[in-house]
Amino acid sequence: MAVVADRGERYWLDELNDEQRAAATHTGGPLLILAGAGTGKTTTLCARVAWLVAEGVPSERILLLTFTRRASREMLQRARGLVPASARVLGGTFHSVAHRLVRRHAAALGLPGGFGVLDAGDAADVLDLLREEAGHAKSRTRFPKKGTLLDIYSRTVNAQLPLSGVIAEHFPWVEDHREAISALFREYTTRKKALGVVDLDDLLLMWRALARDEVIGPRLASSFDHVLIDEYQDVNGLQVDLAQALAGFGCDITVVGDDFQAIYGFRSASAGHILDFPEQFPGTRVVTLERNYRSTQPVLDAANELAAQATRAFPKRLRADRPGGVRPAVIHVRDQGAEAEAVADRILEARENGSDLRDQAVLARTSHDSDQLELELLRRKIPYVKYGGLKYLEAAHVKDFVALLRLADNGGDEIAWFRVLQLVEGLGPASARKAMAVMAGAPRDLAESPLDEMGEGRLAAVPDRLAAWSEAREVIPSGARASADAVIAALVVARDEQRAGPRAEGLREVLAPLVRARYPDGAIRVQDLDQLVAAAHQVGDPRQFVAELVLDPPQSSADLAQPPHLDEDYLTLSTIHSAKGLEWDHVHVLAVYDGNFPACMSAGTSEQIDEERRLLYVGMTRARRTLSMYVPVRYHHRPRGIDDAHGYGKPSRFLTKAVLACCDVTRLPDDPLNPRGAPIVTARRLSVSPDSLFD
DNA sequence: ATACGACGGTTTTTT
DNA sequence: ACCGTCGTAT
Repeated sequence: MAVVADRGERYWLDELNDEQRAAATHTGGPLLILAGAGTGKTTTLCARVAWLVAEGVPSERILLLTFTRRASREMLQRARGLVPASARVLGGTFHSVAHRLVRRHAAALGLPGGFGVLDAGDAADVLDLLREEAGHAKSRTRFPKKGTLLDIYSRTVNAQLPLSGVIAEHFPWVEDHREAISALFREYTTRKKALGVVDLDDLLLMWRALARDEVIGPRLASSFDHVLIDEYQDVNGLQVDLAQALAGFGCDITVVGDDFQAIYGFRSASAGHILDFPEQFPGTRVVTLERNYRSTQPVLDAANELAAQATRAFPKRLRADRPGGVRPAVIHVRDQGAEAEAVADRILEARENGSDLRDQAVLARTSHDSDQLELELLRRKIPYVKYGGLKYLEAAHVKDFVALLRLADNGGDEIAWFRVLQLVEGLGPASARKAMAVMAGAPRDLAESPLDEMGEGRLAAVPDRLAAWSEAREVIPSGARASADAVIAALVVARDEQRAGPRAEGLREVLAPLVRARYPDGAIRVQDLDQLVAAAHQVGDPRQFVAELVLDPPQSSADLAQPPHLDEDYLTLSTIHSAKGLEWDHVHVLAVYDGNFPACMSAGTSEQIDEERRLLYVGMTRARRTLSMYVPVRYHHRPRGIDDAHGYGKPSRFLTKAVLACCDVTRLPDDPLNPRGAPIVTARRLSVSPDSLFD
């Protein structure tokens, strides 16, 4: 053994409990760490990385795969804190590692060297283009929209299941269009090839192709001695294939996860994969972590009861390490307005009792569940940051900016052209198409073929596209020409600038006035662009900048900015999906009614219902000290709250007697079932629903 | 013919 | 927020 540290240097092993230490120091054969919520999963994984390095495994021969960049950054940082020699551990998300490998083997995969990566929005735009070309946009029968198409496509690819089955099971309402969708997906594959681009799913497909190749596969696997995979309950079939290919060629494999926290079924993940791990990887040692360092026992009692409802699961029962605690609250409220008030009241109360806003969070099933609450927070001047829901990259002005960056890099990107041309006032879809047709008909360089081995030829083709502008401008309305000329001129300058920062800066200048003119809040949006420009300065290569933006999308503009000041105090609002792995002293879960937990469209199969239950479980187990769950009795059908359509709901079916027995149930005095503060009756449960009429 | 504003309707969750 | 439709202005 090259490095034998003495006991004192390995103090961090002594700080682990027996199970954690067993996991961290396991040798020989596959390892499955079943880490319940709050049981020190990250600590254990970091300790294992540190231990491997301390035992002499070269750090660059360890691969750590996570689902988010944040997770990999955090773990690598902590591992380095334990053992500085672990500095060179290769860590990243499945997609970013895939990107690195696909880049290195682009030629073998038939990709141009400078291939672009489509984010979900771009992929949907390509599908939309094909949808339009095939005449589905105009057809009488309602054809699925681009977002749905992408969902169907992605699900099919990631689950590696036949399209017909995916449609039958998850998208039955598009059954009539099955053949057209199938044809469209084939065209999508062809079109991506022609454009020289890959989407996020392709990255995984291509990695798998490399990993399974009899020549390249063993070489990839031989670069690593150990592969560690975080959040294994969230892997899909494609990712299991990757793990198996790596293990098959000799890597030692460690996976960590909690089947109770599998909540990405809609992304083709399946808790089945972690349940099946011991069979798929013979000789697996299973270590279960049940000692919870996060919450107090009353919160865990309720969570354990909820988990006990699951049909198939590894048996686990969380035990609190900390003593004391208060029972979770189940609070009935009149409607979402009353819910907002109740939440705000309790948050302010907690703040007065010494809890900062940053120690509190409000979690919801969907991002718009907190719409009313946001108004209330605004009214009471309670600062908050919202995670999940609309993302930064999806904002129109950011997409515009990225489209400009893409165009400066690849003049053949028709999706980007279509978007950019329409930025100009007076220039709409029809003129954009005409201009694009003229530019596409311009003299071509042979090197423009996207299948060109070197791929470098694509740069040489760009001048042709832009040079054809003098003809293309003739086919657009005369009033729009001057403004369009300015955009093209900026693109010409940007194309000749190879540094990401200055290139982004030039494009910002031409976009800023257009953004200011288009949106009432244009000035704020321009600030977002400034942050992107600042981020571009940090990255040398413009292509790399766009790829990183796609692979690791900033959650909000705050992500790009400098770390927020420590003295700023703000509340966290988040979807439960985005809250995974996080914790707060005080957690509020909104809208725990049947129809939201489970969501009415996810109540079809028992698989789906199980996942909805786990979602509530994840929400509940985020709480360190107090947990409050709100049940609005009357809720709006329309999330926007424009009309007053509403229904009378029941509490979530997951709040069974056994779960409620662990909670304090409260009705507010203005509850419609209990007007004017009459004596509170909790024993009876009345359900009012006209649903039986609607057959 | 084209662009654009107004308006009504909408199967979540995201690497 | 987006999407499709329709009426109006250019």
